[in-house]
Amino acid sequence: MSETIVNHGLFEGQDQMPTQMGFLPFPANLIFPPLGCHQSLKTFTTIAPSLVSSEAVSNTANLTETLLASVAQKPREDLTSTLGAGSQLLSLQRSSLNPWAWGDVSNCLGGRRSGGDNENHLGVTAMKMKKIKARRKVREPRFCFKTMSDVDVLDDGYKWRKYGQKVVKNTQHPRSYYRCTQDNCRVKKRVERLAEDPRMVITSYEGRHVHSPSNDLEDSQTTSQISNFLW
DNA sequence: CGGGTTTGACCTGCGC
DNA sequence: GCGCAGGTCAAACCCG
Repeated sequence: MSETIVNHGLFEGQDQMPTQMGFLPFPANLIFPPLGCHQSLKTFTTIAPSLVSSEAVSNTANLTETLLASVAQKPREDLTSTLGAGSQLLSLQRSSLNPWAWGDVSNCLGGRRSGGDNENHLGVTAMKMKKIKARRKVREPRFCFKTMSDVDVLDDGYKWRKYGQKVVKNTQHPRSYYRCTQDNCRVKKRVERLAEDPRMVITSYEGRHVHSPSNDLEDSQTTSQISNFLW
């Protein structure tokens, strides 16, 4: 699988070295911001070219919905045909199918945890209730993908704050947890390296941004393209 | 000094 | 019920 991904030619060439904060820009020769993301996520165009070229997908927001809908409507075994063999997209699914955000991500990474939101958590103290409420997973769209990169955190145009790091079992590479720094934006990102191939970076997103990408990295063309999108 | 990172502790869910 | 593993918190630390 990794070889197929390598063949997409992502991040090849020295001109794509990290620019800041260890972020790596996505190549400019790819055209479509996937899932309403900033141009740095253009790589997603390789996942479902049929969808990208579809007239129904007139903008990034539509693409997001189209992809989400297509995944939600298809059984798991059909995803490969939808997204294309050797797809970079590891997981893309409406959260209603799995209340816990990372369930599919874990699955696609070979994890065994599927998770579950216990709505009937009884007999806890007020403090615990508060924490539970704070921790309760909102059912957000989510997906993950992998790229071949020397740096862990790809520049997707948004500003992230790291809030945790965890050593994952059976891998020497830690998993990092990021949250969008924007107020009221609850999007989270999880970054880890593939145990089987440390060159591959697994990036997982949960939720939709309620704002545009950072102005610092603004690119007028992209901005006009995604001005009303909010992935 | 403000904002981001690190890291150990804590919490929760799941499997046995 | 217990132990394990993953996810989150938050204090300490770092840096511009």
